[in-house]
Amino acid sequence: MEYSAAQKRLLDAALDAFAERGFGATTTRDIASRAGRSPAAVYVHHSSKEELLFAVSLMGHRDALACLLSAAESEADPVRRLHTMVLEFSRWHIDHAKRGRVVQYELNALNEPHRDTIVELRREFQSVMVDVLQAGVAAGAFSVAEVHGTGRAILSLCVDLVRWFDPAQSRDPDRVALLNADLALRMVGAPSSRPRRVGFP
Amino acid sequence: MEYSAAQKRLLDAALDAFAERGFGATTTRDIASRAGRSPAAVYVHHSSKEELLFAVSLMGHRDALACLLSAAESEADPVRRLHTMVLEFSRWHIDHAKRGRVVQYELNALNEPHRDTIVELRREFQSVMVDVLQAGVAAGAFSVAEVHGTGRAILSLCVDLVRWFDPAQSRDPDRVALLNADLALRMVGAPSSRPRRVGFP
DNA sequence: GTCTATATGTTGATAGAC
DNA sequence: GTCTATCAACATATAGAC
Repeated sequence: MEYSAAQKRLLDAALDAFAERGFGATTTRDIASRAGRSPAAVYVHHSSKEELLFAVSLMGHRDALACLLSAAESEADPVRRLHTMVLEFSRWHIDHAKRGRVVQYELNALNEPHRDTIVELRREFQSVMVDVLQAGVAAGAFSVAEVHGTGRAILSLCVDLVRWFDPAQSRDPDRVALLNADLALRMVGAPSSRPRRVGFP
Repeated sequence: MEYSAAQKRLLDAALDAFAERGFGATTTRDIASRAGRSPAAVYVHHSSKEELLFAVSLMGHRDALACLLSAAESEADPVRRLHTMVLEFSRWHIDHAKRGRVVQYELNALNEPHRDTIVELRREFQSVMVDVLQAGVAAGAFSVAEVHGTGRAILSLCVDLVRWFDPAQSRDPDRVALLNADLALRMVGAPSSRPRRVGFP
């Protein structure tokens, strides 16, 4: 689905408002004024406040999933693959904290059919993470007692960034993301905490 | 501060409502009806909706902190102490998920002086966690590159339970909490993933 | 597509009877 | 302390002029 410039502008405004105040506390007037429009203009481009949330949430989920998949496909070795996945997925949640908050915290503000669509998408994240853990175990690179639970925990590490990471407090985003990636390798029992290029001249 | 029975009943109702729908989307009428009272009764016992949130948030933070501190004091050995802390703190977030959601997600719905009070309290969690990590490093039991960041990450693991853990999906709470505790030991480079009683007949 | 104006219901909070 | 009744402000969403 393609959006017009006016639609995008309202979607950006809705994203900001939902992330700042939550869906329930956001008014359509707030969205309109952030987009520099009248309250009525919202309904020219979007059918309802909930539909705005659905659009924002769907785009956010797709963007985050694309980030995780692209990281997963960039490396063949399970150790390096997991490291890159956690690094990039952590960075995504740091760089798109507003989007991430809406994605993670406003799920049950969606109506029934919309929530179903999103929940379907969300299974993919867990699935991609479990895949790399199983590949690592099969290759003898990881030692994992509970693949599913450990995958969930690693995702927790990345996702929870949107709750506490504050760019105003001048923490180094790369350092935080790298720490998460290193911790993930420890969680799966990978021998070295920082992967090195092996078999390279 | 002590609360009357009527006050407690309204606080419980407010907790349920805030956890389910968020502060912004909760109406005072909803709180009143959950407590089996008229809308006006709310204001006999509490001065405003925000004051209800503050009371709920304050009690939640104190309860969670008491849980973490009691776990920290129950063990002397850093390995066993960290394991117990993560086990108990994870269980708290599973058993008090509603309370936990309000505690973690409704911070910026508080007004300025109230938020300051809560933020002050929240520093304690990080502080207690950093203490045990430093004790473990000093004792040669842990190998940690970034004590502060690793402490934050371990807290993430526990706190994020309130976002995804669903008792209706029949996961075993003890197993989830135990996995978190084991993963925390791996994150700090503790030699064994499951601590054993050493020097015991 | 934009706006002003407004319909219709809901909100947080209060007044005042019992 | 409880309630019903109500206020003023604000909510989502729509109508209709330009």
